[in-house]
Amino acid sequence: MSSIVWFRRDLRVEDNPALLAGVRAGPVFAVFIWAPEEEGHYQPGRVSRWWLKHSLALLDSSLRSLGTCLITKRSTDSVSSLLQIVKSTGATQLFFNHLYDPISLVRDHRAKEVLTAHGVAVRSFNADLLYEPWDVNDDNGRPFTTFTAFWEKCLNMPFDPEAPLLPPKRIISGDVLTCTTDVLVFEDELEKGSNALLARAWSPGWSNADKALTTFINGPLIEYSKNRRKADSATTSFLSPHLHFGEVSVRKVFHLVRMKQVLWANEGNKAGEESVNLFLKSIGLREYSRYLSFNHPYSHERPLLGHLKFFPWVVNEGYFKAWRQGRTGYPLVDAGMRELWATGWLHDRIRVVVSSFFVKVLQLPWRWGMKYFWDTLLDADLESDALGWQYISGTLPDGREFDRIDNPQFEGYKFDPNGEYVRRWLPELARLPTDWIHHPWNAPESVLQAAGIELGSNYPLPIVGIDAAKSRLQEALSEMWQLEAASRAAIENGTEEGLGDSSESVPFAFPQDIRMEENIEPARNNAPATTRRYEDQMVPSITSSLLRGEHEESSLYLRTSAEDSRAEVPGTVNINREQRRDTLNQAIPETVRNPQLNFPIGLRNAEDSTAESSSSSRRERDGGVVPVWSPPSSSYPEQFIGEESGIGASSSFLQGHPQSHQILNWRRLSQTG
DNA sequence: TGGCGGTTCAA
DNA sequence: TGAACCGCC
Repeated sequence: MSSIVWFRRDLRVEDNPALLAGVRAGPVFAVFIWAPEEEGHYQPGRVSRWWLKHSLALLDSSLRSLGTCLITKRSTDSVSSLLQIVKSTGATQLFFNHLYDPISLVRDHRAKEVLTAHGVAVRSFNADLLYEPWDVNDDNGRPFTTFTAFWEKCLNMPFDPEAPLLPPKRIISGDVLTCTTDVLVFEDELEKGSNALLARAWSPGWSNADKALTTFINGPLIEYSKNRRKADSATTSFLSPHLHFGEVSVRKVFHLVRMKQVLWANEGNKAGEESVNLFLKSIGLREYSRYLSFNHPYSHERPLLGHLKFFPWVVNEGYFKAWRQGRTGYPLVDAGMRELWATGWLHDRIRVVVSSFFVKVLQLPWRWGMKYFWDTLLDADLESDALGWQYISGTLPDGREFDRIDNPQFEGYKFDPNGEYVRRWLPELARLPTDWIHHPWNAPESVLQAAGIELGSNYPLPIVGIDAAKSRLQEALSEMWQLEAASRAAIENGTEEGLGDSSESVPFAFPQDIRMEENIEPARNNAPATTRRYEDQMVPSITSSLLRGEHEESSLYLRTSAEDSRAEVPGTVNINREQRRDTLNQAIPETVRNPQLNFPIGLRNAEDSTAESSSSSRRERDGGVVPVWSPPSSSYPEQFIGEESGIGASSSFLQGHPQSHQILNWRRLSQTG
């Protein structure tokens, strides 16, 4: 009875329930499958791949010291690869830990179906969250729609998060000779130079994650609340990349931090307690990001507030490029963007500054910014980043006010009062006195001259004035509300006929019959402590929200996404769509196959975009295009894909998407509900 | 102690 | 913009 333990973003041996289940069941084949194409345009960027490479190496050596090794596979279809491994090894069981991003939800569900059909016993576990998303509900049994309420509930659940599991003492290895290993390539020659720098600042891998955790808890944690306002203080936990790849268990983090909390509470250490609460809140946000992704699988590409669909984003390549290069003319923003580019890292505060600037001042579609973060951040994480950008963009029920513009000049003096951060990342401003460091455009000519600055030449003038941005934002908002009202009126007139008549229009639906059962392990059901832990992965279902009579956006997206999402996806991912469909058809029953969610593969190619790129301030609805995904070998491309039909996007939106009338205001819904 | 205005800070 | 907080009279 040998088993496959399928590692994904749980690259650790400690507190790894899937690994432990495998070890208990007998000989183990530890497997990692590298199938980036499955992630569509959210394939890991350069720095993420660098991290992964090192993390896997460490996992492998840990597994070796325990008695087995990591089998790696290069694949374009994880499920097929699993099946191959089953066939070659004769394994009869598969264990893995849950993931909650939309692609994994579908892929993992499919893995269960397919392998079960081949006689393999499949079990999955929670290793990524304090509580499973489906366990945290309000008094009416519904999912929360605001973070604060969600987190309060988490902190007051009737049962504590599971205590972390110890690593196995020894692993009996399956006969690894029955299974070939592929050499995985995570970086190309061009990337090696840049990647070499990363190793100076970061040490991937679970044992290093453990060290980082200990260091943080015994050091900076107590000052967390005090220091978190500084742009460049080295006092954050630096755990996020470790957490992203599951090198450290969030439950371990939680328990250790809680112990400190008790200690400091007893000592009456107020600052310490506050720090703990704040830090736990950031853990909570990570939880909430999974929660949102599970409950709204489109949160990485659609605003959760329906009316934001109508916001006329500014589609301006020049702005986008200036932002990426740190040449917006706002020192704090530019410093942040240069740090991000150089290091793959940004302090949380600065992430808020640059993304807020992106959305509110430049009014570029937030999904572009999110995609850029995805490509450049060391801790890029689809769920967390989607939550962050939606929050900043004001597209969540509890997000920031949409019409609020933060002024980078004032934020500069708040987070970087002495200008040290700006001077570090913007050498051209290094000699500018602090009085002007965050608003050089106001500085007297003599001061600029003395500092060797020529605005518009070696440092840009502000790309957009704050006042201009404010009035443009007001215009855009009133346009948005007009469109929203028009669309609502259309519903009342019954003009929105023909909705949802084809199967295409419900591409994301999980038919009721494929919803997962909650229990799979009848033998264990008597033991309350374990039933919860071993509860099977749930799959979000359109049925539940429709039954509740909620027409919130996710059910809307279920209707509209087939067409426009496919059109949105950038085209440089080199996969032959037809081929892929064929393999899918072989592998899974028609009922599960889901054209939208399985693999958002690009239909468009680069030529399409060049045709568009001349119109540099095109506007369009919905933020529906994203920058071209950069293949591993090239640098980030300067062009991006235009809307399908080009310039007429905004006017054609309503005609093209009559179903969008279904959108109601999310906030209103949650109030009545 | 309490009411007031200025300040801070938003997940 | 508005609630929470703080220091002052």
